[in-house]
Amino acid sequence: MKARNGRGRSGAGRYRSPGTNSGVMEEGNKITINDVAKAAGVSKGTVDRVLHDRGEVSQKSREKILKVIKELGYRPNFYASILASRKNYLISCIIPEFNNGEFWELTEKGIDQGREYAGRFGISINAVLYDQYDLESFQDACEKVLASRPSGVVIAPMFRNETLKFVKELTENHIPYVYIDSKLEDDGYLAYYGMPMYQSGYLCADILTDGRDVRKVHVIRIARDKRGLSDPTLTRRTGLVDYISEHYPDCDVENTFIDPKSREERYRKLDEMFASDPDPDKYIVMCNSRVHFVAEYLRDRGIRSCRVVGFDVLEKNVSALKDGYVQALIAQHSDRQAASAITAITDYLILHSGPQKKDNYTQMDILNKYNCDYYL
Amino acid sequence: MKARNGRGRSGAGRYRSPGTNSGVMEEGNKITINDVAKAAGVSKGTVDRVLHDRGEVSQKSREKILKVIKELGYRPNFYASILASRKNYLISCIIPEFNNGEFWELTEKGIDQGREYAGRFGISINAVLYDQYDLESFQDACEKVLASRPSGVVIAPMFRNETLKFVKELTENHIPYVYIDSKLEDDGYLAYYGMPMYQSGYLCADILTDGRDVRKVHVIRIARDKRGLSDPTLTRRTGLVDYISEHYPDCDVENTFIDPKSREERYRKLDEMFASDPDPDKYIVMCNSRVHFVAEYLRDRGIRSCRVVGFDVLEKNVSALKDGYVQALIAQHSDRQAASAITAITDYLILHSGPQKKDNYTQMDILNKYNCDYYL
DNA sequence: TATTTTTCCGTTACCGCACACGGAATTAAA
DNA sequence: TTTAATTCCGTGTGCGGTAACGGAAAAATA
Repeated sequence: MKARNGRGRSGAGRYRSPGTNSGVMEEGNKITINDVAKAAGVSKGTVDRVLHDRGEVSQKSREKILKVIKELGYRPNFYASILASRKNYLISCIIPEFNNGEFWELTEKGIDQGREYAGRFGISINAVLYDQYDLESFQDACEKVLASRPSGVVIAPMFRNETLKFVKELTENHIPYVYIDSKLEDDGYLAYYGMPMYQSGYLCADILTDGRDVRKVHVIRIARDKRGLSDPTLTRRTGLVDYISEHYPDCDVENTFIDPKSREERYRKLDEMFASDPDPDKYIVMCNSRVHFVAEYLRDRGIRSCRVVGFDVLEKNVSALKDGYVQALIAQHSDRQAASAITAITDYLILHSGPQKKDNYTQMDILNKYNCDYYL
Repeated sequence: MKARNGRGRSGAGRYRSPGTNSGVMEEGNKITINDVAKAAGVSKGTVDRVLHDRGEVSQKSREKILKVIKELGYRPNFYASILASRKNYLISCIIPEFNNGEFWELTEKGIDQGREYAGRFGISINAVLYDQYDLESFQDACEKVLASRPSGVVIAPMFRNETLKFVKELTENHIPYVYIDSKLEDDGYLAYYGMPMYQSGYLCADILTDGRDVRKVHVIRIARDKRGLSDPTLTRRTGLVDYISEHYPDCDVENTFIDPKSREERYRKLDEMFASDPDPDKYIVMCNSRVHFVAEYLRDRGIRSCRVVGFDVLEKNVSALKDGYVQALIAQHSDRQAASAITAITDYLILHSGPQKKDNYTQMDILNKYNCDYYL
């Protein structure tokens, strides 16, 4: 059981022992723009011009400089760069508005985290919220963002066509954008951070059924009049249904629609559901973030015989988990998605490097009453 | 459902509308050292002296400058700072050595992530490995690290007494250090990143038993001659046992010791275990990262009737999960722990700010065959 | 060929900070 | 009082870039 490599044992410490050029530390790269200029026989102004494609450089010099840059392995020092060019980068985030305790609040938290990171590089972040049920407000938001001439955009798309129109404009203005939550089928985006929706439904079904003898699964859904707006949880429901029909061919999947705005209405619907089927051991799923609606009902009715699975780490959901009205929660960490999105754009602006992966499917964490405390 | 705040709707874009002083953006802080100097009626050299406690400043000037700094809310620009002071910060990490596919490899991955972050701030990272079963090699490592005069240290402690001695020296030299994986009872550390061990055992038992009628739980352990070295999984086992005795008072917990170095020996022990108890439906737990040993055995023996739970996202463990020889894995993401540790020290060195929380218990992710793909 | 335009490039002044250097003012020693 | 030692502080240079400015060389036009 020897050390796999000698890194620790040898040069212990000194981060660049003189004469050593082992690439391990990759930090000794002290080649400056002046070195490049000298080696290319030009002035640093010229080098800077090719570095930023500012033109006014002869083809010959340009090639020479590019060659030298590659040979020397020159990489600009971005402290100096940021210091000298006092640009005001701005990244705008377009997300649905929300009330306290709702899903998109998590995303905003992530934006705050991202702001902290970006702030270190002199990049500011602003969030533009829109009503996810109101097309016009979305268009409004897009216009405002465009008007603010951002250096990058993070967007959680809800309206397909309008979003496509919007990102087309971004592309024309060479503004990089990254999708969070869900993405569209264009491929001009810099990156995407979201949950694998189909798989999350599949996973959810597995946790719900858990090898038991399940005859019926109740899917509770939000009654909404969708007017061309995309429902991201649709795919999730497909995954759920697929799992059931693969593993429990005789199991029914029944939909119940509830109203997010009226508690009485919800109770009535759920009462009906329970009345229609005498078996008190029910398997219940909610594919969006509002499983706390179900938990609230169960708590009030004193029903503890159901197995309930939901999504997302909302405070209300977690407390339902702790109280035992919900057995498991699947978390997608939309905060981390937002933060990663901002980080990706920041790095793109500062380091001129794209993210390693374009499509990033964040992990699906399974929470139960014993580990939920550690998810904030 | 109106926007919770008007941020998005109002100033849409402009990152600092003139006249607005809302702290939200916290970026507009353009007060330089020169502004401070002017306001205090001294030169920037003097301001610099008090900023760095370099002395040679009269009490009177010092106080005045400090006052002005506070009043103006001056915060140094750390690009300029790093650029001007070409210091060579070094963070050393002391962790156990490992072979490919073993637990500590994850930690090293995290160190690499941390290196990328720290590298941006001109900070280099080096890793010093030690044999976790050899006290002397640990002492060796500590000495080497001390000799390299690091600006900060990350340490995964295995030997209690020696570690305490070591961190005492660090403290004397004003070198900040952070614990990962486990921590000791001193409190001079800058931060700690690790898993809540007791809770992880408790959680593990919950997942293993899963509401079933469990009569006996088999805990597989590594036979090791411990000579005063601390076993971090001990606490985990305690949590496990506590859960069982709380929820399954009639359930036995039986230990089986296997040898990590000899497969035959392992098979023999496990054969014995299966022979001793005719019931093929066994509940098996391994409290360290090597549940793949059990999976390997089950695969070879063609046994599929057991419920097995283990820890950590090693490649072998994940494939056992996929193949169905292990039902669940609890992940502690030691990579993230290491990366966070490095980030914490980096921020401390650059921003002079400690981490928000000193003790950070990372989340315990539950992996099964349907979500494991998204954990790398 | 003389003049204008275009193309291309070097020079230079910062950006905000760190730190060396040298000098004025004050105090101690002679 | 003269000289030496302290104490305190301002100035200046450079870190590695950015970008404005102006001018020389080459090309186009007269």
